Amino acid sequence: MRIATWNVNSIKQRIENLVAWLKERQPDVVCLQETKCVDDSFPREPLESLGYNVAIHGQKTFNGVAILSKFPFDEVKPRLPGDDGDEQARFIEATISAGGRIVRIASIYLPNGNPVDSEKYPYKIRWMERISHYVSETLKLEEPLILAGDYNVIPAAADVHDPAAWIEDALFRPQTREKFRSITNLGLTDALRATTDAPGLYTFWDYQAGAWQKNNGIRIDHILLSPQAADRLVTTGIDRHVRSWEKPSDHVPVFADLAIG
DNA sequence: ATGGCCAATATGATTGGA
Repeated sequence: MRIATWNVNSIKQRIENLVAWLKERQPDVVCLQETKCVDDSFPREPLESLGYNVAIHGQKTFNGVAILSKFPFDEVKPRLPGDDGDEQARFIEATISAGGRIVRIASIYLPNGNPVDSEKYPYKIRWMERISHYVSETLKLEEPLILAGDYNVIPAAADVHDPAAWIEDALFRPQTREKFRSITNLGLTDALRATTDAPGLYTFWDYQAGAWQKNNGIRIDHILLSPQAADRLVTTGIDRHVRSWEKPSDHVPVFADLAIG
C-alpha cells in the first residue's frame, strides 16, 4: 500500500495538479489538508473517476481535510475527540480493509500556532494534547495506524534551512518540539526519518521572498506509524518536483510504501 | 521569516496561512 499526504492549499485551485500527481505517483490512499471548501462543493468526480473513494470533512473558507482511498471505507469519523466546541475542520479518520487486515488512517491538519503570544498558540498546544490522548487510546487497538498530515511542526534542526531564524516560531520553538516528541514517544515512528537521515528534506516552501528558489524550506508534513504499520514500512519519498509545477501549493506530497494489502 | 505570495470573501481591503 502506498499512502501519501498533501496540503493542497485549496482543493479547487489544485484539482488539476492533484489529478496529474495521482496519475504519476499512483498512491492507494491520500490524506489531504487545507481543502478550503464545504462538503457540497468538493470536486469528487475527477477523483472518483480515477477509482478513489472520497471521505471529506470541510468548512467554509479555511481548514478542511479529506481522505482518498482505492480501498473502500469501512468507517469514517470526522473531528478529533476532546473538545466538542472546536469547530475547525482539522481531522478525519477512516478504516479500510487491505489484504484482509484493518488499517486505520487519519488525515491531520494541526494548528499553526502563530503568533505565539496570541490565543492561537495555546490552541495548538491543546490540540497536540488531544492528539496525544487519541494516539494513546488508539494504539491500544494494536492495528496498523497511519497519522498523516500537516503537523505544522519542524521536528529537528535538520528539518529547516535556517534553524536560528525559526527558534521563536510556533513551528519550531522548543515547547512545540517537546510536545511533538511526547506524541511520537507514545510509540509512533516518523516514516521519513525511519528511512533516511539526510538533511535538507523539506515539504514546504513559502510563496514569499523567493523561498523555493533559495531552497529555504521546512519539513512539517509527516507520516507517523504505529508499530504494526512501521514494521511493514518499505520506503518513503517527497515529491518536491511538484513545487515547480504551474500554480503549485506551497506544500508538496510525501508518501510511504507499506507492505500491506 | 518577511520586501517579495496566495486563497477566500461578494470586490478590493481584510483575514489567514507558515
